[in-house]
Amino acid sequence: MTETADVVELAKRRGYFFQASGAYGGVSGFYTFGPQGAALKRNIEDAWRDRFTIQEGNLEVDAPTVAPEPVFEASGHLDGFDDMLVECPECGESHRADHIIEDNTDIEEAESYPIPEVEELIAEFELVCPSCGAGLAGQAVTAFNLMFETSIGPGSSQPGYLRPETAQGIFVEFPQLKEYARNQLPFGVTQIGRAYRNEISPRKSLLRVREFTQAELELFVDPEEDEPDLDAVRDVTAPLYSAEMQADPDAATTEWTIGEAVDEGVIGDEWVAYYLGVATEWYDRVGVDMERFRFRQHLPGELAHYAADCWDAEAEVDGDWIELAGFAYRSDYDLSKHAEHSDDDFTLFKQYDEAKTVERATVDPDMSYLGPEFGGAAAGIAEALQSLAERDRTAFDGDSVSVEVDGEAYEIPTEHVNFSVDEVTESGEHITPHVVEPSFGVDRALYTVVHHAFSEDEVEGEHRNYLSLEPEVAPTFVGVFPLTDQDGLPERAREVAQELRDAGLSVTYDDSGSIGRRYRRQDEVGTPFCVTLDGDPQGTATIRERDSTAQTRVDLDDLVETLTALRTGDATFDDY
RNA sequence: GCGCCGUUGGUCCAGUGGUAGGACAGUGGCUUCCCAAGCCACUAGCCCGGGUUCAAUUCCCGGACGGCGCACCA
Repeated sequence: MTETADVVELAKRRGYFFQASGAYGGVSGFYTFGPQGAALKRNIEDAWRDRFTIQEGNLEVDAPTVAPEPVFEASGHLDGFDDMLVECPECGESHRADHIIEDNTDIEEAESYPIPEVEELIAEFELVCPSCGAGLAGQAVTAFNLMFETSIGPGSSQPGYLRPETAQGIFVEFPQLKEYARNQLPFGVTQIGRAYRNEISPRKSLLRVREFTQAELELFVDPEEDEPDLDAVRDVTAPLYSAEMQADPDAATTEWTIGEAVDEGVIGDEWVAYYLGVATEWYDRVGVDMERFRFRQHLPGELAHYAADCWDAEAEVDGDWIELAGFAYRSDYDLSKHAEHSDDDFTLFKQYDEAKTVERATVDPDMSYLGPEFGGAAAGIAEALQSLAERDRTAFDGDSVSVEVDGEAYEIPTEHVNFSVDEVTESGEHITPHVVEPSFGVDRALYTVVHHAFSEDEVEGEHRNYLSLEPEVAPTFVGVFPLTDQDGLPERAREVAQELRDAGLSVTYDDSGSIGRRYRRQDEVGTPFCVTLDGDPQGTATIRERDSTAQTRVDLDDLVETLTALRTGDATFDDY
């Protein structure tokens, strides 16, 4: 049995995750997190929030999952998602119809053509299947859009879409968020939430699903001034698999400290380097096996056109490397896009250290002359005069000045233009911040953590499966058992369980079956510690550690303190 | 979306043209002072629709879901 088969079976049986809507036949690409999985997911999210929001001093928001169409026109998702497929009648292969057209004709941007036209083009140019050469004329071209569409409001309402990534909810609200950040860069905004993609073919358990959870940080920086605190992660060792190494069949993933990688130019951007360092420590903290982890740099062809440098965090699961997170320097692409498409202001005013005095050429056209003289063209002429003044002051030297508006030339007497050159004080300028985006898949992190925690060993000749989850993220922290159901032990154990719950620990109580069976049950769901009450007259109990199965005896009075220290990481089991 | 294979208690499997059996898990009881022990009892299942048939979980067709391959993964 493969590791995945074991893990999926355990996940289903023990309430980590399973396919949703099973009672109705199930639906592809949707999963329910059971009681254990929901708690594990929440703990992973809390660990992320602690590191990427709280420790970094960032701002967390919670934006809607539905947004109106213009948002995704601006973001590019509407076009980017609308791909066209044509299937070969001979060999059955599906190909991108727009790519076939672009590759075989002079037409560019075939993607922007409507489907009937694309079908006509295929017939007109007698295009053939790239795989087998059969003619594609007459074959239906089908569109698929990976965004879930919905309609907002009743009747002939406006179209909306479920967000395909949480990031847009941050970018769209930038004009408000910058006010909250008091117009000071850098500032970071985080969001943990669901995103939706109507995948053609959901596969591989939790890895390709139609509804998933992302944890994203959008850090807004001044590209000219802001720098990360590289010293904080300079000594972190990270396994790097650069584009260069990927191109060389003899090269393999290599351990670098973040400091070396920046100094040697392996990581191109310092902000990206900083977050690779932070992410390395975070993945280790939540239980990803660092022996099965790497950062892979995007190859030049993979890079989005606006991205300077991009790395993915990847983990090895059952022989495959799966993508866990992406770290991209996105320049001002996202904010500029929204600035173009919306009427709002996506810039920040950046004050100069010292105000500058500059000469500026301005015009103040006499509209009472321009209006009667040029009619409807007057406003356009005034605008053209101003832009001409900024470009070329000498144009105003003569008795008249000529401008062109909408292809029409106009001659305006200089006396009506009121041209002047003034000294003005500039105290700053408007800049569009650049964006650094670490984007994490929460479900994939959970899937990887469970996989990497999955362990097998032998205890006293008996085979054992257990999840070696980190205490910080384990869904259940401690199991409390009476050794037997006699001598009032169950009552005493219940009291202890309640006491531990009062202390904020996640506790399960179990008195069924033999003690060994109860230990194994907790091992399998990954509970790191079990407390067993026995007949000891001294008022002690045993704490048993999951991975080693070792036990130690602790005074009941010290139990809460001891377990709390184990939970927070202030102590390890070996200390007792 | 295409092709191949599959779908039987909670889980993992066996089996059959006359509606099913095991293992593990679970529940109750006996036993039990530390690692899946034993004994007794119990709970619980043939993915959905259509067709063939006296009769379909079984055969045929379609669908849903899953695995793998192809395509796709902005």
